[in-house]
Amino acid sequence: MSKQNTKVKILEAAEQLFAEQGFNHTSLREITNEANVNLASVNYHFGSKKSLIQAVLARYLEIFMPVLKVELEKVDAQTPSVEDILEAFIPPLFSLNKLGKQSAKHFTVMIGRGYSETQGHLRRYIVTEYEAVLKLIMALFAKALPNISNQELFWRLHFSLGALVFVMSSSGALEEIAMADFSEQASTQAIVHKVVPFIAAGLNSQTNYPINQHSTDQIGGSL
Amino acid sequence: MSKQNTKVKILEAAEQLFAEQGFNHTSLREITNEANVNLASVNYHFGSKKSLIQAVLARYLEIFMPVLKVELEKVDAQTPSVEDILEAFIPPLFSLNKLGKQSAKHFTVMIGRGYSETQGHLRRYIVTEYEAVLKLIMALFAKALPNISNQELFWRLHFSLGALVFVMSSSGALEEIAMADFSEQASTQAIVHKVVPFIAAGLNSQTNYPINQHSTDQIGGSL
DNA sequence: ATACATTTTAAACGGTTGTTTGAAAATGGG
DNA sequence: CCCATTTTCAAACAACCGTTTAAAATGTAT
Repeated sequence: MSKQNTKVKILEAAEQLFAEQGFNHTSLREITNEANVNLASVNYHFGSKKSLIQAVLARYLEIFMPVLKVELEKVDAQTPSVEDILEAFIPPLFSLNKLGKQSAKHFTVMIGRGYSETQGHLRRYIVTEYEAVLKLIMALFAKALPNISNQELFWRLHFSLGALVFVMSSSGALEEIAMADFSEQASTQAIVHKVVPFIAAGLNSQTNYPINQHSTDQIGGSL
Repeated sequence: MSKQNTKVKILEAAEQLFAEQGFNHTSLREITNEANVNLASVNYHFGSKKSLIQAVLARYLEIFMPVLKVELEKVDAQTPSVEDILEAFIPPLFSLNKLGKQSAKHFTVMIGRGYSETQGHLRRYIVTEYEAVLKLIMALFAKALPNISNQELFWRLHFSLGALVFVMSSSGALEEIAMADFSEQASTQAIVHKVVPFIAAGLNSQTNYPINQHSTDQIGGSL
């Protein structure tokens, strides 16, 4: 429509395609076609594909993180339960939707891809740029779960992230199945509200996992 | 070593690289270099890369599924708890290790990638080939969790799969962090034994998630 | 209108991808 | 031993990738 928005058009097309197909599997030609701009303009405005990826994520984080910080500090005033902390993530997540219809989902998926695709620079970027918020998150959970060790918390939080990210990123396929099996539409919000109790239960779990000598089979390995 | 094993050499190299880097991001040239065979031999023996992917997964499934079936039927004889069912997956998982050191992990990661990468044909292959076992799994969980609906169970099982798969597929990055933060080695078995109680708690969760009117914000969307 | 800086554009760059080709080599049975 | 089948191999294929180039277009301040 207007003219000066080549950068924005690229960012919006890239967001959508990155979330749908992943970083590595989305070409600059796809992006520039979708955005109706010239191929070379990506390198002109962003320098490289890697920088574009970072810019796309930064655009989300600049909205997400301040809102999250406010919500977490609200929760910090009370003595927070795990559920309280988890619910603090919901408003910032959906505040992203002012960027576009499915931004909440796209953001979640991209965060996940930052781990599993070979994009270590993304994780490093987040950790250095938003260290304070991340430490607050850890501190809150540690306060709500005084009985579990830092290691255990570390792993449980990543299980939680995995549960959310996996469902979001395969929601295309899963939606098909869900629709076919019991004609249920699986909106991002519906999924989020389903996953919160699931995650909360996992985080709250009191089992100190008794290493389970189930049937010592050939389980003796590299530990 | 021997001579007739070109197919096997390809399969083994492909397994490892697919699990490490994903399907799309692993080239046939990488595979054939690692396997010390000619590039064209992949297409000669398997026809296409897609067929190779399927063959790699099939090789795992042919070992995994029968063992799983036996374990599940053992569990079916008792009145099974969720934990019982989950633990039934452990022996078949580690029985894969006779194919190679990290096969359990590779298998898990590949199953996950079958969803999140654009490999819908993999899911279809599994569903049609092992329909009976999948139905048994669903039936067992439904028996162990009589109070939750089929929809709810569907989603919780995918949350569970996500928790496992995400941690497995990003275990490279996560292992680095875990090692740096509290010098903990994160073997596949250690992760599996940590994730089982987490998943069990989530599956057993009794919250009928009260749609949570947290603060009706702009959460009104496509549901 | 002139001069300068910014932005857009088409074309080409070198590199990698999966796949195909056709001849050489290896293999195995009569 | 010989012939036919199977398997290997180097080379080339067309298609796609991210990036670069240099000229054209546009915008802006004098």
